[in-house]
Amino acid sequence: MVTLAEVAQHAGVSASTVSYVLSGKRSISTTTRQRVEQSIRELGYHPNAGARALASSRSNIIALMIPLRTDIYVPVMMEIAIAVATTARTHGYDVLLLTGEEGSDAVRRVTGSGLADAMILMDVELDDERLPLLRSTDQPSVLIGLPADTSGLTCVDLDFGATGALCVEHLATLGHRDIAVIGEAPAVYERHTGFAERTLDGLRRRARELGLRLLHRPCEGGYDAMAVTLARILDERPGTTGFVVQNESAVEPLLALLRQQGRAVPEDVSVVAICPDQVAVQASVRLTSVAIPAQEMGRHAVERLVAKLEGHGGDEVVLIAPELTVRASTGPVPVAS
Amino acid sequence: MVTLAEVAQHAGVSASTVSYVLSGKRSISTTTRQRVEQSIRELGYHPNAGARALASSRSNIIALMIPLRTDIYVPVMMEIAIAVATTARTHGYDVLLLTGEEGSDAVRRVTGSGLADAMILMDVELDDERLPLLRSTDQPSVLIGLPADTSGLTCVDLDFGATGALCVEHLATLGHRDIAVIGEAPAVYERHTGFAERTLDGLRRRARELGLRLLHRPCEGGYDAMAVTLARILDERPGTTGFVVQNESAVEPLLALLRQQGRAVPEDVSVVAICPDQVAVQASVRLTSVAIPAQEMGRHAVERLVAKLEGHGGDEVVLIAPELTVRASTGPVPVAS
DNA sequence: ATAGGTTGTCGAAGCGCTTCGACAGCGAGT
DNA sequence: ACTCGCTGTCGAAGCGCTTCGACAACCTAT
Repeated sequence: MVTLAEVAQHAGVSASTVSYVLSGKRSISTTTRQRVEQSIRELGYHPNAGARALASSRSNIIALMIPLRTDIYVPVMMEIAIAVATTARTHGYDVLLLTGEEGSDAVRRVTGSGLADAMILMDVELDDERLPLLRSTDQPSVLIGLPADTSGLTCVDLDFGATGALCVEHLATLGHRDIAVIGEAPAVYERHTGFAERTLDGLRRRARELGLRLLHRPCEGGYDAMAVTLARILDERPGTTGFVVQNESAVEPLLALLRQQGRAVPEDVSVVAICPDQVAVQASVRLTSVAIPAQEMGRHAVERLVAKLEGHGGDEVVLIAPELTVRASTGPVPVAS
Repeated sequence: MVTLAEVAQHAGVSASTVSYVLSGKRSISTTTRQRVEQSIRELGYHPNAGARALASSRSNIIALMIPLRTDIYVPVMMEIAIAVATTARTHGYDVLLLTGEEGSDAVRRVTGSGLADAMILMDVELDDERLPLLRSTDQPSVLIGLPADTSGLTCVDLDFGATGALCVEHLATLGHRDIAVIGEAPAVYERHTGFAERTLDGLRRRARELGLRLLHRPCEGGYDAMAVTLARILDERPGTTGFVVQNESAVEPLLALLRQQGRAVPEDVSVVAICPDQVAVQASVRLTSVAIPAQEMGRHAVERLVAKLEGHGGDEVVLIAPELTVRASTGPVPVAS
């Protein structure tokens, strides 16, 4: 293993000079810098992470806490995680993967040991148990998702309220008056996951403002659950012509069931999905949808965090504006014959 | 921040004693141990990760390199990653997330800096560019997936050859003679991903042995691609009654298209999938399938790695035996009328 | 009673790096 | 000619921990 001292000796300078070449914290003459850089290359030197962390009390590691659950659409999580890792690298940070399993203990452990300089939390609940800890520690953190009380916290999320409103508006514009919302699994609402509730709020508020009727039903993924849910909806509101779906694993079942019942999409009924673009274009009908900007969320989170680590940028809630893409699953409400 | 020295002072012992209490590397009297543990608790002490890594040259971190691609089924990756993280924690390790983006450079960086003690690589290609490096370094590593030449490497994977054979056998037992294989996207074969080719080998060999006709067609996910692929298959081999699918995003399209053409599953044609159980049970027909044991793979990988780190256990290829679960998508070949 | 072996604890060295204060050398201002 | 202020470099201290050898205290076997 090559050390700083060896590089210094090889280049004929002192260890501190090499350190300053590496960090750029003091000015170094061009000739010296080049000589040192040459030695580094020749010897294949890599600074030792532990020593660095010890001496500088900075690990250059960001901890990312991901949920263990699988009832939320996994590819979105993965895309966020990858975006976080990629963006972090461009800022010189590595990413430590923590699972939600350990909960607050993981926060304590990481903070206490100086393993990471900062952390990003995903799958934040409205009243998350980790929040008090985050507020009390001086380690920077960013949440992906919104808790009920965001004071003293930095958060990044899609504006799910606006997303709900946007879906309703689109359907309203096309003349739909009776709208059904196929939501996430009941468990998601029971644990008060912010995004699900905020979407619902947005949907309801805008529906009220526009004078539409809205029926919300949580739904597990899969065909059987969807069949039951759809039957109930059509029983209760036979005149339903617009659907908003916020549950990726219910999308395809819904389309299949509608087809099976002889309701054509988009001629008879319209469907708007809240899902990643990939799901929208791969579905059996290309879906009009509001995309979940996973990459953007991951990127934003890291950038907020890096800003905090560098001292500028305080607490702030970043809500990403939703964008609705019209595809082949929505159309004007059919003329009553 | 609380240090070892402060704990030592508080407990009235020397620093080294506290260290030995923590590591258990020397025997400590019960009374002393308890006193020290008490002090640790009272002061809320957490050992500093950097200092530890520097002094012991062990970071207690495992690096996990995941692919950036999205043409391979993402939930499987995620499940493996989570299993790795969870299992690692039970052995006292944390997980550093690397993306495939950096390739060999990441391996060099992590190895050189001592950031991690060992690494796990996913999405290994048959002739992976990172292999020479892994062979030449003395840092332990485990691959999830199999390259062409496994000498000097430790690998964990599902036995895809046996998986292919199992699928063919099952269909053969039911009387099917003409089998079509819907494979992964062409790009997956072009980059020589081991698991895809090994599955194909297994399918072909067993089909030959049993005297079945086998037609393999790669296929992108989604409805449009599947429609084209299916049309070609039925054109070329109209008598096809058995399908093997190894592409999660082609499963649902295939079922829909078969239904649409009036071919009932499993009455007219049988479908065997190679996919995670969740996909198999959530499909519109509950699928007979060979599961991809993502968790088990992640767990095994960590356990091999920990064994190597502790000195026992050398290079070895662990192939997990496939298990076929019969569900509702396969049945006896229809009697010719 | 004595040699030999255990057990439990301590002190000190050192892991590889960062960072602070010191200072030599040099050009500019008076 | 002398001082002032740069710029570029160095030496040394120290970050918090692990680990090795030393050794006191005790126990056991002769």
